[in-house]
Amino acid sequence: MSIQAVLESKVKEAVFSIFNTELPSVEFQPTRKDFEGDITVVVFPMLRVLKGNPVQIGNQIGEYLVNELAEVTSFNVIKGFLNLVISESFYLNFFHTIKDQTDFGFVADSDPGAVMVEYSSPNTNKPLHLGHIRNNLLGYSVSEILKAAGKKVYKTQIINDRGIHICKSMLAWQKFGKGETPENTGLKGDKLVGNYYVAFDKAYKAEIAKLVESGVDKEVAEKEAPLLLEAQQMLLKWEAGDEEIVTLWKTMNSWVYDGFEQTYKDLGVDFDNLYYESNTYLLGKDFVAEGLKNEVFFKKDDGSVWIDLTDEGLDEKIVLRSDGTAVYMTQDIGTAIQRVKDYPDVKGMVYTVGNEQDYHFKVLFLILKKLGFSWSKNLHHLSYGMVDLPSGKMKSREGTVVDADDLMEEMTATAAKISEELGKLEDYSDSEKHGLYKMIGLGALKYYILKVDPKKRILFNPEESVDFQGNTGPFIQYTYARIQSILRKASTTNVNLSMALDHALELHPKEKELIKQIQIFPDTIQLAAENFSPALIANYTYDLVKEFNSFYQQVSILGETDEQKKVLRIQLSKKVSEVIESAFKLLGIEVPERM
RNA sequence: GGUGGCAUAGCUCAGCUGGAUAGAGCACCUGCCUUCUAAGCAGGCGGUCCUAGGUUCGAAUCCUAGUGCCAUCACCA
Repeated sequence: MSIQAVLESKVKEAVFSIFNTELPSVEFQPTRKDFEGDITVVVFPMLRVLKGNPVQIGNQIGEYLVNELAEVTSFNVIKGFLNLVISESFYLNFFHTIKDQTDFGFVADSDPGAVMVEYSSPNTNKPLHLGHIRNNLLGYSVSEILKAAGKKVYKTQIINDRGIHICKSMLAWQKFGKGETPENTGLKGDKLVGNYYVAFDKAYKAEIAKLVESGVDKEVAEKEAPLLLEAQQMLLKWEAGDEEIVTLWKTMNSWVYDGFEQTYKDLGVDFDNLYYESNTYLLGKDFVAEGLKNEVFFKKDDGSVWIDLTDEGLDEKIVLRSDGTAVYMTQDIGTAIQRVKDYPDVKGMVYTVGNEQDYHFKVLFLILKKLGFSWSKNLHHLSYGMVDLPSGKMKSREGTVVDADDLMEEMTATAAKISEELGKLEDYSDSEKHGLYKMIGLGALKYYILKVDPKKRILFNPEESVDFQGNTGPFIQYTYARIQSILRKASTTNVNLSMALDHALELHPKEKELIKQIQIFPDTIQLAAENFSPALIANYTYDLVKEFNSFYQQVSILGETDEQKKVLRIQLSKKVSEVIESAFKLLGIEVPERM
């Protein structure tokens, strides 16, 4: 039982015994640093059921707790705050019970239901950029957090491999490509295809300009430019299964997949299965037909099918075009249902998609609910803010994107530069160094992105490099490396780490603080899972690390002459490093032995 | 215009279901490497928590109205 649970029932008991009143709940908070104490009971809320002076009430409860609980050694009351000092032996005992738990903070797979987390969802006409990086890091991290909180997770991705966008790249390649391939150009496949997407846009814009010059209205020109018409023709051919088009489509998509695979690998994310839009875009029509029968949907005179969500404060939304073809909503309905068919243990889904699609998902979830799927109540849109540049939105067609591969490379280069200047790794081989630089560079990038609340937008300035000091990934990695250094040294001495420690051992205040911080790791994981927020893990880890560095500065570990204290400090350091490693694993960040 | 999100130090961000004097990092200033890694530690400077009302013993947090930025409201995806 946690100390808080013990305190809660004792405080209730105290109030009942002193005032003969039932207390519905007790409010706790960590004691502020400037006061003596570890846990604070807030007396004010009790005034609703108890009449009296908060200071007096606090004192009476404090007396009671000190007398009744060995864990509470003393107390003080300031205004309406009852500050309790918890005994050192309590923290010491707690530490002993968890110090050898390798999975401390993680809950074993306890829930029979699984959750499917979708992230990435790229289009196959261009390379991944910084926006995808945020999406990928969030989706991956939330998946790991959910697993740590005891859920079974399937990581998935829907690849938007069909549609007008890829036809544009295909058409441009046919017209201007001169047989270029990744092999004969040495270009990464996704980059090559992306170049043709840009080439299409350029040629298309030129056509529009020409048409406008010859007197055509701009809007008409945009719709009737020959290149666009040709791309639309190509899409129709693709849908009809035209062999030449399908072959070209397969070829160019395979180039892109090779490129994506490389990027995902560098980024350190993975998937348990993949869905392709070319397989799912026809799904959903059956369910629309069924929903029409059940009057979830209604048909307009022109034959189009809609759902009326005005009762929910939303609008009417189309689910099938008048020509009977699907819209995005149609296939999203179908795909969701298909996923549960494919994985019958799936009881919920998380969609990692930017907040520009908030409305879409609100509607999707409502439709699935109205269609009567039990799992529809466990659908969550992990909606995140856009990553913007100082110049505004990133636009692929205009070339104002921060490319994912380039960015990772730059981060690695920055890490290398800083590391070389510090010169602590002279004895590392070049490949060892490079591996480390990548680990640090990516650590900086991932932490930078994940420490921000997902729903907030991120302003990314490519001119200003991501920090490597302060509240950053490298700072935390550095602390981990420092601890490893101590542990290496300790292992060469004859210190007995498994030595039994005296339960009455005196704790240094910094040691107590560290144990307190370690203690809340499990709760932090649960909270992060409930909120789908890696930022909570990141900020927790930073607090832990800051506390450790302060401890490290003030207290000698290996230099301690008292053997008992020395062992405790080494064990404590070791545990801190394990928690750092676990927490960073949840963020998809690796930790180094040295740096 | 309707709907949703966001607004906290010069900059980037924390602030859990309302609680004590609103916290970090960067930047700037001052100390600390002959002792376990200075990517560190200790300290200083810096605030109209967007504005105005309201609820409450108590509001950055909840409610109302307004302002600003972003998104969305297509037989686009």
